[in-house]
Amino acid sequence: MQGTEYGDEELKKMMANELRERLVEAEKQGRPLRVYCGFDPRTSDLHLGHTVPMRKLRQFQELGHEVTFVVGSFTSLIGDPSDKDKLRPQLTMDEVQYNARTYAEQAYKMLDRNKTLIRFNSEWLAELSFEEVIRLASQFTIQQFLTRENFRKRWDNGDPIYLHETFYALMQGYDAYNLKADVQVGGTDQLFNIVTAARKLMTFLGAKPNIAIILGILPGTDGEIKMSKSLGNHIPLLSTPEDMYGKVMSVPDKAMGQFFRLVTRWTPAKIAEVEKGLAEGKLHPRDVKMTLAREIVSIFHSPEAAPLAEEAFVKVFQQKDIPDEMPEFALQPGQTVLDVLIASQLASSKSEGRRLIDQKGVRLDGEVLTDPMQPFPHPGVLQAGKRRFLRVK
RNA sequence: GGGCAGGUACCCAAGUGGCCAAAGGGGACUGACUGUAAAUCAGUUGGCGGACGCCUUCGGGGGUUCGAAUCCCUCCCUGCCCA
Repeated sequence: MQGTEYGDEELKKMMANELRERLVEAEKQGRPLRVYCGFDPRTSDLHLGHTVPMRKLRQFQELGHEVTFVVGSFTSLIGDPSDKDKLRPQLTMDEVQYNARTYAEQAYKMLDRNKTLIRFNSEWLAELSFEEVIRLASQFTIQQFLTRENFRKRWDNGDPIYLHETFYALMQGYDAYNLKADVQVGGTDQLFNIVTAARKLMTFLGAKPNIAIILGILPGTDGEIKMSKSLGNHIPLLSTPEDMYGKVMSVPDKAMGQFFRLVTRWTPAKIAEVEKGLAEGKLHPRDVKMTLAREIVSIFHSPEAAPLAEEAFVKVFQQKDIPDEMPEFALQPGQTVLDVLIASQLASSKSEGRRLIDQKGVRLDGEVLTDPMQPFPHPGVLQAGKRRFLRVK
C-alpha cells in the first residue's frame, strides 16, 4: 500500500482487507489477480506523473499478477467538450491507435512488455446500447455525484457539469466489469470512479467489485500543482537524461517526499530514514535531491546514464563549466547573433531573442553579448540562460 | 421559451469609452545570491522594426465613435431564477 492515499482510514483498511481476501481466493482458484488501469490516449507524450500508477502495475506484475493497460479509446473517439470554447478535436481511430502505440512504448519503460495486456475500451463500450446505458445509469443518483468533491466544488461555484461527465464514471465501471478486474489502480482524482461507481456497477451486474488502489498525485516541478504538460511543470519521459536530472533538481525541497514515495523504488524504511536525516539536518537537501535525481534517471533511462547526467549537472551548475556534449550549429555567413538564436531554436521569436539578450542571458565563450544585431563574432560556445548550450562552428 | 449574470492573454482573475498589449496571482523565462535548475530578492512574459513606432489580441460577426475589451445590434456558449 506504499504511496496510496485514500483520504480515509476506514476505506484504506477495508481495501487492504479485501485485497488480502481476494489474494487468498485467487490463490485457491489457481489464478493471478487481474489488475488494470486506464489511460487517456489524447496525448502521446507521457510524463513522470503518468508513471505513478504504472509503477504500481509493475509491482503487481512482479508479483505474478495479470496486468491490463487499458487505452481509453472510446472517450477519445467521442471527444470531451468540457473545455469550454476549445472544441476538443475528436480523434480518429487511427490517431488513437497511433497515440496508444507510442504511449505503450513509453509505458514499457515501466511495465514488462511481455506480460502486459493492452486493451482498447471502445471494444466493449461501443457495443453498449442506449438501453443498457440507461439501465446502468439508473443505479446512480445525482446526489451521489454531488458528494464527489470535484463535482461539488463546481456545483458550488456555478461552473458547468456536463451530463456526459457522469457517464465517464459509468464507462470506467463498465471497463472494470468487462475485464472482470480484481484491482483497479488510479490517482486520488479517480477515487469516485473506482470506489463508488465501479464497485456499485460491478455489484449490480453480478460481479465481484474491484478493489481500489488509490495513489497520490505527483506535483510538478513547481512543487505545488499536479504535474501536467499544459501547466508547463512536467518532466517528460522522453527528455534526455541530463534534462531529466536537472528538472528533478529544480523540484522544491519541500516536494521531495512525494517524489520519494510516488516515483522511486525506495522502500518505506529507506524513505523514513532519508526524511529523518533531512529533518535532523544530518542530510543536506541538495545531496538527497541528487540521489533522487540519480534514481529517477536510472529508472527511466538506465543506471549507466544516471552518473553521466549527474556529472553534466555538477559541471554546469556547481562548477559553472560547460557540458561536454551539446548540439552543434553551422554558422552561415552574414548571420547576426539574433539570427543564430532563432535558427538554432534557442529563441522562438525575435522578440524573445532580444529579451534574452537584454536580460544578459546570452553568452559566447563566457562573454555576455549585448547587441542582437551584431554579426556573429566568432565560432565558440553560445549559451542561452543557464542551461542551454550550442557549439557554433 | 422569459428574466438576470457571465465568456479577458498558457491557467485563474481584474478592468466597463481614451492613461489597455490590458492590474493581480499561478505557471514559464532571465539575472543576483546560494546549498541546486531549492529557498529568497529583482526583472521579463503577443508579434515585427534599433528606438519615439507599427500590426494582431479581450467568445464569433456587424455597427456607433476622432477613438471600444469597454456602447449598440446579432449569433454562439455557460451559470442562476422562472416556465
